[in-house]
Amino acid sequence: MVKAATGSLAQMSESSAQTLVQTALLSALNRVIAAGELTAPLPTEINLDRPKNREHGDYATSVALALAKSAGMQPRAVAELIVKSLTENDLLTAAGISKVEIAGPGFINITLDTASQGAVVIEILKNAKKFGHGKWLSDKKINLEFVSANPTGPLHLGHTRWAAVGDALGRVLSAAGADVIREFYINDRGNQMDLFGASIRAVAIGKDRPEDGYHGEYIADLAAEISKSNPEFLKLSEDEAIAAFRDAGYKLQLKQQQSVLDNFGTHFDIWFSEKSLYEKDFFHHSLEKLKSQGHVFESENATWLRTTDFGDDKDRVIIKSDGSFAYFASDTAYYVNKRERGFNLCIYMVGADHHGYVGRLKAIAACAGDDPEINIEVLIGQMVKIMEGGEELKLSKRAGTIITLEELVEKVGVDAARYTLIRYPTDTPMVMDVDLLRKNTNENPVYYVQYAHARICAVLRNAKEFGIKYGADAYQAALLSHERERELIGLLAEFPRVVQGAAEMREPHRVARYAEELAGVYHRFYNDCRVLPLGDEKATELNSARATLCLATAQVISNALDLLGVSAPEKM
RNA sequence: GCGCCUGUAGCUCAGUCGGAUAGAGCGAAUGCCUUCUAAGCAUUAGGUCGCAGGUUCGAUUCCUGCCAGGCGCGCCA
Repeated sequence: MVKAATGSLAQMSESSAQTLVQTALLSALNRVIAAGELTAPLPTEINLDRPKNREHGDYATSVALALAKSAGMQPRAVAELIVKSLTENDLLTAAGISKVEIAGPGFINITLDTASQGAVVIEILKNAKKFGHGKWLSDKKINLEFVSANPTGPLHLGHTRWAAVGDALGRVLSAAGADVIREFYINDRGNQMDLFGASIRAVAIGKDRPEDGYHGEYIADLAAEISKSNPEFLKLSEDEAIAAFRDAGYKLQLKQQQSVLDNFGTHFDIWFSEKSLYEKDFFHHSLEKLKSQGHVFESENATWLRTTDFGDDKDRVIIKSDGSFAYFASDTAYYVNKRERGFNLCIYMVGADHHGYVGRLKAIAACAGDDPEINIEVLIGQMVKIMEGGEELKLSKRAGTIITLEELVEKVGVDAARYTLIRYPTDTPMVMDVDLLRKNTNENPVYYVQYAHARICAVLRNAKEFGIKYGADAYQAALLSHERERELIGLLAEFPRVVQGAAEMREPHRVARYAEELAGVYHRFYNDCRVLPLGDEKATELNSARATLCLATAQVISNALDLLGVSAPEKM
């Protein structure tokens, strides 16, 4: 778990170029309003954008457009007042601004002076792995639940998307200062488990598996392994044998899932057993809690939760009329359990085929007396298809149904699989092209980004060999005034905002897209700005400054990839 | 029928808490390595942002309706 931001980080965010500019603008605006030249509410924050067009400067704000209406003035007139105030009150120099312009309908475009803009490189080197981290979500204690597969078979493609995205989201949330526990909910009770046990037993004794049982090849493997180490199981009565095979199979299968996830770089803090919700009478404790909120009722011999009180389509049965627990019973108890463990935000990542659950999950929170807008979030992952040789792969030898996580990794490797799954928003269905993921070209974004990192490492190895000094001590920000250098530095400075956005919107794909953009900007810089001296040239301070910029860029690419759980190789 | 998601370049997709001339990769055409990793870079070409209204200084972005596609609507788990 990542600790909350340190003092130096806090300092960093207070002194970053963006913040200095925002402060200056706010101050200028404040004075204009105080002087009575403008009648408008003072905004709490000035929205700074990076203009798409480089001619519009390093930052732009539309604050004048936003205020024009309430001020009853033309937007450009408001902008002029702000700019005049900036200049007359001598706020520009302190904020590191070299140029302010009013453009278009009333945008204020701001250009930083080179030295001030380049200062971020020092911050990156100083904070190293922590650059981009912050404490935006430090008030959140998050339970992040994902994958949560049944322990009755291998993990398939749908699980794989969450294994990658959930893990990345966990990293991003931690980087944003949240206290995050990653949890895997094991559905280790109910009919499915019994069917699983019956399927293994059937194979072990050479009978046909139940019609609605499990039919993958792995069942036979489990049956063979269990029969070999527990020959006595074969002599048990049917019921006893089913239970014995079920429990033994469960252990092996869970272990297999754990090892596959481990190999995939996805880590869980807690493996939570559904069955454990029924131990020590916890379930009844949770039911009492719900009852005390007044949304539990009895009808037709069953116990229900009136989820329709909170927008669900229909009320849900908790205890069936035969006295057994509905699956939903576990959902209610599990939610109560999470809250009692102190989480103020429970995030569920579920597949699109379960999106009908969103309403009832949110209703559970509301029925428990919580605010479903605050304490619970359900993220939906759309389907993943996989193509190879122009055709959709549907059958897995192993699982009997669809491609497994393990098979995907065998085909394309961990980095390519993870990266590809993460770089799309999860509410979009996606298609993975195995042939493309095997290519080592920039059709394959993961290589594009990794290559940029490896390339920088090569440059820095050479720099070292040539005795060129680089690092914070050898860095003179004012020397980096080339358009490509400014572009690169400007984008490096954006990284913390990207992390913040990815965390707040629960969209780790933003980090991947940023990494791709950064790699592209670096490649262009590399092409136009020679880092090392040519031939017999003597090394200059510019060589040192550029090499230092390279070092900072490698750090940020590495930090971004780290948030995705993808490696940043030094050589390729 | 009801609910959720999606519709952006020939293809795969970004962008959308409202902002200036809508982006990237691939595919197509043409250039750049006797000097840092060419797994790279540059130029050109390509668009009714599904359709129609509304909200306003401004809409691909927000609202409504429609069209098309995907998924879901159990006392299953």
